[in-house]
Amino acid sequence: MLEDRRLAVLRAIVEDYVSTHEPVGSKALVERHSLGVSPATIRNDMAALEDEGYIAQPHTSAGRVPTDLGYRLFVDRLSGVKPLSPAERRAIHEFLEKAVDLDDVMVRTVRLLAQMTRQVALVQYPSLTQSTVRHIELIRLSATRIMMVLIADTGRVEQRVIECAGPVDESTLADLRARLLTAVAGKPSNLVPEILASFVESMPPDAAPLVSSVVATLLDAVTERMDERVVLGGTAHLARYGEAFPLAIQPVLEALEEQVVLLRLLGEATMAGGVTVRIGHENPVEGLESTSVITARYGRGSKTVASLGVVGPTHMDYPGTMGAVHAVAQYVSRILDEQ
Amino acid sequence: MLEDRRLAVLRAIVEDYVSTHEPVGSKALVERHSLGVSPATIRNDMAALEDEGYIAQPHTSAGRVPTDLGYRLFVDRLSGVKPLSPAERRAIHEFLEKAVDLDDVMVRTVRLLAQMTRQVALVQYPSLTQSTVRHIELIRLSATRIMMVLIADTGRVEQRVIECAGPVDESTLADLRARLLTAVAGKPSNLVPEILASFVESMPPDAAPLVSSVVATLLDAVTERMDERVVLGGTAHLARYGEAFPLAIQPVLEALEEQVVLLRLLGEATMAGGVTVRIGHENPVEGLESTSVITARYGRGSKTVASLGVVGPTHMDYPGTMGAVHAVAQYVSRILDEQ
DNA sequence: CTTGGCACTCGGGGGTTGTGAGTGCTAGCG
DNA sequence: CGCTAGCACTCACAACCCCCGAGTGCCAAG
Repeated sequence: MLEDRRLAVLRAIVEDYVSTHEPVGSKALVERHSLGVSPATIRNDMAALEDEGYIAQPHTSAGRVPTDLGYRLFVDRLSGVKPLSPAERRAIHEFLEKAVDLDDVMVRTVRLLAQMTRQVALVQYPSLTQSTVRHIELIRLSATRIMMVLIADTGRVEQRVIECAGPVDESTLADLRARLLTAVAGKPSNLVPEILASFVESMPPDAAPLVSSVVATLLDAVTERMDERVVLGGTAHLARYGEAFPLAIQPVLEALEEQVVLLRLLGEATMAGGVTVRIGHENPVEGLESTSVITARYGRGSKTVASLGVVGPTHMDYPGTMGAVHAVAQYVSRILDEQ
Repeated sequence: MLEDRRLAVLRAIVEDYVSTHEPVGSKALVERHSLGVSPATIRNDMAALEDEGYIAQPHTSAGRVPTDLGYRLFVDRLSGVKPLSPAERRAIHEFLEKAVDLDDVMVRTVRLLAQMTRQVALVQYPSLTQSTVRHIELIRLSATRIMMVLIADTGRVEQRVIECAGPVDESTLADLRARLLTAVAGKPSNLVPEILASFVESMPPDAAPLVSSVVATLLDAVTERMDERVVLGGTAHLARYGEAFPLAIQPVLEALEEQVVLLRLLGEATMAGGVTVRIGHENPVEGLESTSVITARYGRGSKTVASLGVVGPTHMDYPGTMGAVHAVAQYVSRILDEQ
């Protein structure tokens, strides 16, 4: 009962602070929310909440501001994921539907997310290691150069140029292409390394140099470290805060330029079904201590293949943002299924 | 003589302002530069320069600041392009040399430029319309879906998925592939439209639906509007100014998110040999009125295929930035030649 | 446990003032 | 005729002060 009201107070503080971006005081709180008690009572609750570390005062004689811990409690126990309106759902659907291409899906998704949440959006390309090989093509560019094109069932296309030690003729290449294709087509790419190991042995030894360089390139392409790509959008939204808040945008922009950092942010999303929220210091990345990251996984069929999400200030609209991220992840999954 | 000194004063003002970012006064000027005359004389010159519109006062009793016109004069008549040190040249060379791939070249270039100039860097992918078709591949993904892969001599690879009205068998496709390849391989892609026109006629009419959809997709891919891609990097450098200057970064970031805008910036670079500088209002893009854009074309052999450049505040180090942009463009050209 | 009352704190807005950098003008000098 | 020294003038900006009011914590009473 008492405990209940305290939580209600915390919720009210978070909501008010998120919408006004100003420390919220006891009086304003009872006015805006019908809590049924007087400001003095609220003050007692606030003092308790402050002791427990959920809220803090920027300075004496100012209202309270939620701490990272406060937001955490809010997200875990006080707010759900706000579902989108049918109109929004339709808008997402129509916008993503128009994509002609995996690249196009990624670009559109990142724009959509940025626009819906008014925040910086991140979208990871479907991981190759989580995909199945749909096709491999070997194209002879010149006597000693071959281009390998790898196409995954997620629509992802990866190309590599292979420099060969000696000249390669078309028929040798055609033979290798056919054998390689039957060996790996339709196989999940995390199994490709083993498959290739036995594949090399099965090939006639006279083609060894060619085979080994092609195989090496293919292995490289499906290797975890190499296969990740992330698109980023909506950085202009950072500037909206920048001025008014001690959220210095420079470190944030710097962090967001590091591919490695983006992958860390997206990669550590855990829960398969829902939405992962990392708040302020919970964030493992230097430069993003005062931002929150909300991510969700998306997939093809039942398999999750990658993540997407947004980065924003800790004082963001969590239910709304979580709803948007969740919905977009769902729709992207659906689009991938259709491919 | 008199005219000469005035120009020297302008140069000194630009140089001081660029290095200090503060309005520069007559006294400071004679102290820092050995102009051999007294502050009072300088003041007269400054008054004249102000009348002519080359410098301006932010407010009475402040020093002078160069106007866009002033920077223009500085760039045109007072500064050369600062050549890079051998160490810098070597660093560029080594960094770009490691690239394994056209994508990699582009990413590395944008990083390099951003880092060298400490500004936002833009690099355009080699334009398809300026390239020669090296290879076209048609890959059967399923009965009714074909992937077309177009490879240009610049190393650029473009893929498109084609949905066919009816099922396509492998032999029909192989036939089309072979004919298409002989028709366009080695041809400059701006000639491809005409070639395709006669190509369609030469094909047996029973394959018409397939042929026309493949041809349409190919045309779409080599069409001017579609073929452009730009990579962007170093946006964090914007924040360095942001705070201290009325260069509000939000509109700049917004402008830089628009692909169309980036292409306008890079596309209008004219001079084939040198470096193009667009200062402040000279800039055709809304949101970038207080930035300068420095671009250079790069090419393969004697042909220029695309542009790269940087965006920064008008009070930038023009000679140094021009030198960096020029040098990087040269090196990228060299890398493309080697491919 | 809640509430009204009350003293206390302190950030921020608004007005005032002083300072100093920088200017334009004018009269004199080479 | 151009350069220079001197001087009065202008203003942005920092420092300062003061006051206001929002917000707090505590206490005693309901």
